[in-house]
Amino acid sequence: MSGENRKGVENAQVDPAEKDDGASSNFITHIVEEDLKTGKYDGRVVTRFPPEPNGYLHIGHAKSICLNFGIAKQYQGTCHLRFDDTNPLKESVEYVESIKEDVRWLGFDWEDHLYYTSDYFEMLYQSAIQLIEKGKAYVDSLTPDQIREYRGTLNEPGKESPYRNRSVAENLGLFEKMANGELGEESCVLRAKIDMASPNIVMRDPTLYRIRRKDHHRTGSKWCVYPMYDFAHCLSDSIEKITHSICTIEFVNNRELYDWILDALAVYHPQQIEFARLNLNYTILSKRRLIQLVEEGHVNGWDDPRMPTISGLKRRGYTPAAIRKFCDVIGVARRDSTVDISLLEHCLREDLNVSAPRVMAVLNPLKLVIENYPEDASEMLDAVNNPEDASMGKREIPFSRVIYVEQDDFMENPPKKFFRLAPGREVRLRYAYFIRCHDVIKDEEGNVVELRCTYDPQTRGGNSPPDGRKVKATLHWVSEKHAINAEVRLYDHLFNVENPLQSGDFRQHLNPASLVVLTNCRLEPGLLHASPGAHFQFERLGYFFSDPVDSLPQKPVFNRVTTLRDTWAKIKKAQGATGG
RNA sequence: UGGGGCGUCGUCAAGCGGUAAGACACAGGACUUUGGUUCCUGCAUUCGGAGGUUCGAAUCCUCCCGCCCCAGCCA
Repeated sequence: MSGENRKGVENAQVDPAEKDDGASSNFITHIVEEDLKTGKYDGRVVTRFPPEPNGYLHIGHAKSICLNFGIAKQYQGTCHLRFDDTNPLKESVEYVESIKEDVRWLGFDWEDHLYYTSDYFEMLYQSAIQLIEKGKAYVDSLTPDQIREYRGTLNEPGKESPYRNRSVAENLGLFEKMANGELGEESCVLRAKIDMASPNIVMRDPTLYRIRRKDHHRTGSKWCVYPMYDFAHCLSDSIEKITHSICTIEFVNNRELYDWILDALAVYHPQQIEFARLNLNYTILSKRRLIQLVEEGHVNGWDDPRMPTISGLKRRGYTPAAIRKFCDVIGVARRDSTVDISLLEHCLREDLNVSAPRVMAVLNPLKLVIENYPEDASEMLDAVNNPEDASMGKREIPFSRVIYVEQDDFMENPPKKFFRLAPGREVRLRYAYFIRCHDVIKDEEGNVVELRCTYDPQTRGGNSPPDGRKVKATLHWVSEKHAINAEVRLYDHLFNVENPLQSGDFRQHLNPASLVVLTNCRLEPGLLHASPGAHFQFERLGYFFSDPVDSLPQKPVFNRVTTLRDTWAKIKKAQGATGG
């Protein structure tokens, strides 16, 4: 991890950019404030972020993390990080570690409130026994298929299991056998005795415990029986004295069961509040499908810079502050919504515009010879590191007779509104000189391979000449003999349609141009020593990030995080659209 | 077709009976040694629809329409 990232962690939650925009306000903060006013929880505010360690966190989880930690902070409360590790079949320490790292990287601190549902297994087991003793739970010996049949459908009520009225003693004995590993995996389950005719299917005698002969990543082989989400979650919240149990909207139906279990056991009762999960266009935020992309090799792992995972965004070059800002600005509500990815990009630019040093890099080099510049001469020119922040100082960049400019910055037959270089036209080389193009050299196939220009010595530094001549464009450039070579990876949206799930197999909408690798880029020499995990603005091109994994000493690799706003691209597109 | 949730600008989202915030996007313009940044300006006579209550309705009532979630021994 880079020094920059560590700094991000230290500055967590005191980011000045976020401090002045005040506390957030949404329907959940309204509830919290009302509860504070009425003294519902004695003025306490305790939230929790409860991930299941069965995959990597994505930007949707970031919304939940920012919400839960944010509310705790806003009301001087605490936020717990709790791993909801009740299913050993899907969970692993790899995921636990990645989640901790991602939450920390985002800038949040759970202090000493790190919990695992598995730490409560004994208490949960005792609670289950209590439920049995109260006659509110029973061991059902129906097969999985039978349980499904007995559950009924959306329109028809279910019917009661023949095992539903076993005696408390028999249930107690059976449940103990389940826990002792004396029974086979699908031979029976513990179920709550509620109402098989409930219009809410969640309430039709939900399963509380199932047998799993599988080692758990934290409790090893201690348990043969594992609690289901509905049973474990509400009780874990209760044990931790959570006040506001914030979850996503698909759990609305489960709230009735959440309340039922807590009431049945007569224990401390937090309130569950649901909000709509985040959707982003041009990507997918489904854990299951993200796993698929990784396992089928459509991307290079969980931290592929195209992935909407926290680790992917981090590797791409997104900053914690940008993600936090995004989560703040999208708001919290209960309605389904899909946020435009341009908002995420906007938050990133807002952050990097003020913090990223500017630098010149030519991605697709075109050789340019300044014929009236002395053959073997070179000179150093002053350049500011960040026009937004004078304290970032200046640097010197070398100039000489042969330079490289961007291929896109020259057109032999320029269309209207193309301000850049063309035969006979004069432009400014940033921080250097005005140059005018005189000749174009092509290869046998007619490709432009070299430009012959002259420069005006009176424009040194890029300043306008005494005659007041103006120029319509300023180009970035790099001196041929001083430039370093580097690989630059251009990233774009993972999918080429707004909603990849709308039609057909989502994989058929993968954007083939989501990654374009450029290996012949020429960068200003100072970039040779760019430390991995550092941000730059390549002037006129975008924000770039030295890849923290693939960069080698003296051989940096850059990821394009996002482009700059590109007015010319829009004009070009509009001209193309009208056939111009 | 049972139950639940939700419909306010292209996209998010305020609004909580007193006459439609803000952000992104988009479109103009100013400035500019980044076609960047910044700065102005414009962008919902209308809140899914239709009725009703009221001096007054996005907000209350009624009906209708649409979208989403639930039938795992997943979370």
